[in-house]
Amino acid sequence: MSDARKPFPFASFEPAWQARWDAEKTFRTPNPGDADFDPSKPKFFVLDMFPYPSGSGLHVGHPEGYTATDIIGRTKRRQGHNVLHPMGWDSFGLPAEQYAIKTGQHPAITTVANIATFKRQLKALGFGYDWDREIATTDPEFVRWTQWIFLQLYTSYFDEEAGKAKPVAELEAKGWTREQIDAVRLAFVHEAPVNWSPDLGTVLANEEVEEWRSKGHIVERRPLRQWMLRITKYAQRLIDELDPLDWPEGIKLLQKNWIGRSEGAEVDFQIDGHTVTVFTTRPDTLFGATYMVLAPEHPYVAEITTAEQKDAVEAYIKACAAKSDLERGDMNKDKSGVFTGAFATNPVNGEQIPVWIADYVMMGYGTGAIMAVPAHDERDFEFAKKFELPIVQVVQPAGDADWQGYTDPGAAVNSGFLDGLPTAEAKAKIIDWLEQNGKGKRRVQYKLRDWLFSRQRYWGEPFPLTWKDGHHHAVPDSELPLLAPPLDDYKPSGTPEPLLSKARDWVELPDGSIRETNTMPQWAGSCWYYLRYCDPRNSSRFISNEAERYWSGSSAEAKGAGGSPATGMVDLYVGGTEHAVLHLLYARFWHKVLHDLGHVSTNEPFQKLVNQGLILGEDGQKMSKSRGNVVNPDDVVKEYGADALRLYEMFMGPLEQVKPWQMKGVEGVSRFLARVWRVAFEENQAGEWVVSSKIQDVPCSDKALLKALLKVVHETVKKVTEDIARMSFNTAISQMMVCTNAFTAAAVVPLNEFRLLLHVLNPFAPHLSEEIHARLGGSAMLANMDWPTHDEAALVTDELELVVQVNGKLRDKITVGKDADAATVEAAALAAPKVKEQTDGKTIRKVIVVPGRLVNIVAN
RNA sequence: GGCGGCUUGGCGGAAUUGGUAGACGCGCUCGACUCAAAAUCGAGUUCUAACGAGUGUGGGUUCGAGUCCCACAGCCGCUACCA
Repeated sequence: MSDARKPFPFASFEPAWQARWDAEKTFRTPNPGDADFDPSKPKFFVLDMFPYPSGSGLHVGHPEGYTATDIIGRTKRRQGHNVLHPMGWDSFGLPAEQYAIKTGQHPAITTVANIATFKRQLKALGFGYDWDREIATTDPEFVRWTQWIFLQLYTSYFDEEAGKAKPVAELEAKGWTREQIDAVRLAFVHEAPVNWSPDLGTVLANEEVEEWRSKGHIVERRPLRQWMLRITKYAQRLIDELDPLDWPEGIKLLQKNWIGRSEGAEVDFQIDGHTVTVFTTRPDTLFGATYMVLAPEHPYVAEITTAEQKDAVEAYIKACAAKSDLERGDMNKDKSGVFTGAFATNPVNGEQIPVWIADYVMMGYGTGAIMAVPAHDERDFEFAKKFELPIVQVVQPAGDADWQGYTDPGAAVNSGFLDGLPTAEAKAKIIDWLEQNGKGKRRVQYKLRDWLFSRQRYWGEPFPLTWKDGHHHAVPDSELPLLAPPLDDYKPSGTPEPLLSKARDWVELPDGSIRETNTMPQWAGSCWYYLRYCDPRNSSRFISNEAERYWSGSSAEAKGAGGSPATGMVDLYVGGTEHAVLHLLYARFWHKVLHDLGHVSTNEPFQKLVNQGLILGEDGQKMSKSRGNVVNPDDVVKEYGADALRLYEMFMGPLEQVKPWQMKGVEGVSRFLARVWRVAFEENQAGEWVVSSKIQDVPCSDKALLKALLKVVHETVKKVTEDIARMSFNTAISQMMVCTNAFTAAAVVPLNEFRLLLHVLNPFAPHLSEEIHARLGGSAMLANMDWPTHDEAALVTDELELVVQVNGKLRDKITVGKDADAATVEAAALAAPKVKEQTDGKTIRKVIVVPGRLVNIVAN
């Protein structure tokens, strides 16, 4: 379609407005200390999850959340807030490096090119970002502070008593040895079985395994020496401190389940002089423990196995090691296991119970050993049946349920001093007994593991650490950023040796030290990027105290709500659900450490979180290249314009909902925008758009004919304002369509009232609204004008239409004066012709009048 | 298996606190304009010839239920032997 044939000339005015916003820095956000900073304005920090600038460019999923935050940001700005709405790039990551392996091109080069594409695409959508605050996690200045924060973790430990992080310097002062301190740092070296991917050439966090495996990569368990972050120390706070956050309950639950707190007890069993501790959430069933199971990797297995069982046990362990986690975790598969020949003593009754090893017990959770109570645990029940182990009832079910395999609470039986106690009381009593007799103790267990933080890849932040004589040391702050040297060959070696170790000159230092050659995972940058936006060019601190305090201050909204002050720094964070347990958990952890150390004043990073729903292809399937259902935003902008794309994505349905793309729907909103355009302009003989003769600068309120129009306009201002506040964008657009239809039908369009529509349309379709406003003689940009308020008086009508129901069914409608009292309304309702028909010959039992809404007559 | 979400016309969806179910848009039908078509404008469009029926299914609470309660089914997502 040539521009002339397009329903309105978006292709010429959209880039012009974008250029003007750029040139005038319309969306620049002043910081405290700036000349144009106005301390009387409340702050509003609205954040998008910044994109990874992939080679394939922007996806239609990106503008969904970005348009939502843009609407909120533009509106808040016009409502008198100092709005921080920044954008940046999560630019470290595996794809750039894999591209480098193929082409030999340095990842920095591809990254710069990809960022340029993303930026061009985002600018073409007219988002009101403060581009002066743009950041990229790969910028040396950004890397510097990522490394600095890592060193904060490295030089801190978790003080159990205070429940917070403190500098290890305090321990040094108390005379702790280096070894003792190294054992408690929040960043520490640990040799453990990790998720190693030979074809990616790196280890992965537990949370990442599934993602890469589903992309076809191999991930196997392998013991390696790795850097870990002690996130487990924060498990309880990460659960508790979710409470005051305004997040979807589903996401909170997902995090809680991921952290996986369970309460129970550790119980000590004796095996040939060894003490083997098990963890159980059901210590009340201790009398029913008829055997014990150790994980195949359990350290005592070799020692306790008898000579007769040695071969079988070793064969089983070997078979388990060969199995991938996926195979091992397959629920449908039969239980397997081998008897060790050893017996353990049940501490509560002295019974000798056989000790088995089985792969349904994991070394990584609890103590790697369990007491098996087959009568009241599904897995143990299944295992006992298969291997014909004894099953002893110790819980009496509440109802008449079968006790075999009964796992719910009941009453203790066959349990000595616990008999008759309900499960909860039995638990408390047995734990007291265990503690008094030194045979166990109360224990809270979490599923969350420490965060495996090192990677062996090139395109990430190097660890700012060196090694000498087997000890690690921090690189001084003055030497940050520590940048990786360029390499000629980025190919993984297939061994766990980090890629950076190839750069001998870089690794070996003159004093005989060597550099740590691991790099950080992509999460590192995204753990704190939102902080950097607040003070992006600060070269002496990651964020100045002043900027930190200002952008952390409780938002006006939180204060106005009268509730507790906001605990999170960012007022609104919008992004996809896929980050529910990774980025959102990691960032909370870092923020808490920084808070504990006094670097940030809030306890949480993100006060309010909203998840946008996935946009599916036209076929209702997830968009993917292989299905051929991918929609490219560039094509949509070219055909229909940026405003149409923005508006369509908001009109599709509720932001949080999963919804399919429909190109016909884009046409629909494009037609709506064209209708708005044609209210203002008509084409003359020469094919030029000139101001429509319908547009008249006349007062509206005193003309009876225009009263209905006035009402619609003010309803629209009211509804759009409210709908933006509750992020119900689809209904706001629907209301603007109603308003536009009213203007289209009107013979005269009063200029001031039409401008009100442009005002509220502005955050949704910024280019079109500014263009029409300017062409109609508006001198200031809408973006710089105050947000309009509606006139309550314009909304009231003299008469109301009420619905009349008989026995709950709609039968008639009546019109009454707006101030009619209940008796008048009731009389009018009973007199309505269709109501008379329905009630004829019946007795009126009751009449319910809902003022302003309806009348229901109960008759029989 | 566990947890979460969803289920309203031919389609996307609306109904904010229990009060006119189907706003708005798409599609479709008819009309105006046109030699004709596109575009645009206007009228109509839950089903049913009608009586009536109707928000996944069955029950309940209520004067009144898409909305609240109980049970069930289907679809989607996440998670997975967590002791």
